[in-house]
Amino acid sequence: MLSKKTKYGLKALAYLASQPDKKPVQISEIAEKENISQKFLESILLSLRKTGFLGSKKGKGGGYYLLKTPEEISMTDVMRVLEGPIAMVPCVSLNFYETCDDCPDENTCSVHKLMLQVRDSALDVYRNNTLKDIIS
Amino acid sequence: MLSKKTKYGLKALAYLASQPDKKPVQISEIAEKENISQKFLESILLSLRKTGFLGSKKGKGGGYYLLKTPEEISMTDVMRVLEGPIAMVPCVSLNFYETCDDCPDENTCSVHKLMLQVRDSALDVYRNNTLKDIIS
DNA sequence: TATTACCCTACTAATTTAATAGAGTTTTCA
DNA sequence: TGAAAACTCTATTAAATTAGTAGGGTAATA
Repeated sequence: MLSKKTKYGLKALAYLASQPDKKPVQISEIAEKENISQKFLESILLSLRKTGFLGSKKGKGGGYYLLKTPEEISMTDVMRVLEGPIAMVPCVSLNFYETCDDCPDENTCSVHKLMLQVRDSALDVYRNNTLKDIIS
Repeated sequence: MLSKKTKYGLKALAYLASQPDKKPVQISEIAEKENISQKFLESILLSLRKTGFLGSKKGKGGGYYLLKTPEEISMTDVMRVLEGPIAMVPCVSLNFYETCDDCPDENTCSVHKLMLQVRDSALDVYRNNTLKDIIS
């Protein structure tokens, strides 16, 4: 399942990408329009800022804004930051690789074989979608 | 993440599919060979039996066996039984559809748009793989 | 008829997720 | 300059899920 964190993060990014100009948008506005708990959204936006997707401006008239144009923001990067590994098992993960305790040999493991294909197909989708592609 | 239940279930099915004949295999044998907690595996095999993938035989010389040939067992069905929905959000699920509380309109939802593609790509993989395809 | 092996229920520990609370800091505008 | 707006950060918690554990019960076979 997709975590709420990722879902809300994607919605917030899409909301920012849909803005006519690049003026900062307040957390409260995004939270209200997208039906997200404001406090929870705060922490999500904070992590998106720390990972270089968003910039923020404090004080009156402040808020969050995209640091890049929507077409420069790949879903691959967004998903990795919000959701973590794209692979469903660590042993087929490109960025979060780990061996399985129970598996003596990855090359003959059925699960490995299947999940490798699933990872590649998901990556295909994420690589072919930028933030621009998913806003209506 | 793939649950251990699914992982173990797949491994057990693959183990049974790799048997030279159709004789029942004991839980204890599968558990040992695949490094799975026997009690946990019991409950997984039970659910695979109840959903029509496995048959069982009690008493001495008993155990579990496949009810169909490996090439007749689609990963789509296996994944749905073991892992549940293939979609990452209920609003794009074919078999477990639910609306989102927060989302006013699926058609303009960015998350929906992206997750629809992810679901389709995953389904593609599962539909193109039978149990026979993933055993080494 | 004893043994083997499946069947079933209930409980629990650990982990993750999704918040919630509240205090603190920075910036801006009047 | 000062008050309000708005972001920043830490800590705590409630709920849900997962992964397993315990233990007894039941059916079938040699």
